[in-house]
Amino acid sequence: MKKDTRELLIDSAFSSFYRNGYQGANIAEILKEVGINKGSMYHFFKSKKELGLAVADERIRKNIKVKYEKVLESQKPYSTLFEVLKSSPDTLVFGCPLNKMSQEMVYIDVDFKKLLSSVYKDFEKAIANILLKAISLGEIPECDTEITARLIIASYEGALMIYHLNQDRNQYAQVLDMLEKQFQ
Amino acid sequence: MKKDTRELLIDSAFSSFYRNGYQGANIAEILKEVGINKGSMYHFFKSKKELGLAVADERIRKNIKVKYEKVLESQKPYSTLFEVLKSSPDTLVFGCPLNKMSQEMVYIDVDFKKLLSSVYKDFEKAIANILLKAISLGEIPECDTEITARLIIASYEGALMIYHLNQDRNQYAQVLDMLEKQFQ
DNA sequence: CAGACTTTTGACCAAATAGTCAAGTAGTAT
DNA sequence: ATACTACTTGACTATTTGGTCAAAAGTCTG
Repeated sequence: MKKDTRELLIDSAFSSFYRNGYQGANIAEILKEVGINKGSMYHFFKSKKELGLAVADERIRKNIKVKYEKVLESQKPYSTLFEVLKSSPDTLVFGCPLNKMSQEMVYIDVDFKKLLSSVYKDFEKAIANILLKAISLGEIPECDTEITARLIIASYEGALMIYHLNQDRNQYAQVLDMLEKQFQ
Repeated sequence: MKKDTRELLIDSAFSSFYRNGYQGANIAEILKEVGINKGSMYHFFKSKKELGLAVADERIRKNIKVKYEKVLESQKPYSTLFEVLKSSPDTLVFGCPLNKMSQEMVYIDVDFKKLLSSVYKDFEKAIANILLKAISLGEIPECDTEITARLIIASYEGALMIYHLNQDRNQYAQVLDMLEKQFQ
């Protein structure tokens, strides 16, 4: 099944934005990777910004959705969640895509801000749902799932940032362990 | 007392990098703000990168140092620390400068990575010292100050990111309150 | 004052980069 | 087959941007 050009473009743009940042990314390089020409991209996206927004709206949002939907299926969702969070450095080699794009774009462009806020809300809801299931299964005691989700995300994002400065897997795991114990 | 050109340049560059990101920042604009010409800047810094590194090494590092040295002087350092952390959104209107520059540059340039790692270590030490004093004053129970500092920084950084997506001061305060209670 | 060193000027350059467009090709429905 | 639409080509443009340089101005010291 062949992916259409639009999708290939979003794939490649995601990689490039993820590594180089939105502003640091180069349209020509993205095009080269996909193997198409300028005009072809501008047929689907009227500007670099549109492409950037599409990447956030479709790819980043979807990545989060898929990642945490799997966790929700587990019969031990809370511990599965932390397994997944602990393994993040393996997949998120350039940091958290949502955090990274937010740090860069939220203060610069209002459309990015709105969109990334909405992606974050999805993220928060996904984690809150996992907590809800964990509570109903008796895996963890009751808590305010929304606030707890927020704290978990905050600590996780920060720990990931520290990991990328430190490159110390143990320190990263330590922080997540402390976090995990807090609610069980 | 007149600031010399080099210092003015670092001030202006810091503002610009902080708002626009390193890659998004524009040398010409920085120069315009200071009111000097290209050659003058290239007399002090041999490239944009040198300027960026100087900003991280001198300004960002110093900001952190000053901010948390004051906390250390308090007789209730732990609660003062959280007061300061809670007030961060007022001063850090474009996010945490260290986090922001790290997210952008750590994966792109090894010199930035080394430098920002070292700034982060200073940050961690500053927080660990505050915890140490809080313990010795009996303000909080004993704990591993290094690990605790790391968790506090992680949660704080993440909470700040969420704040800038949400713009909800209460949610931000809530997360920091939960964090504060955890160690006292 | 002379000579040396530091700092500043401002014009200039080369490369990079987002975006345009007219023309062509392929696919699809009638 | 015809005609209409969707997609692609590739050359072209305009602008931005980091960086260079030789000469001028300013400053400091013996």
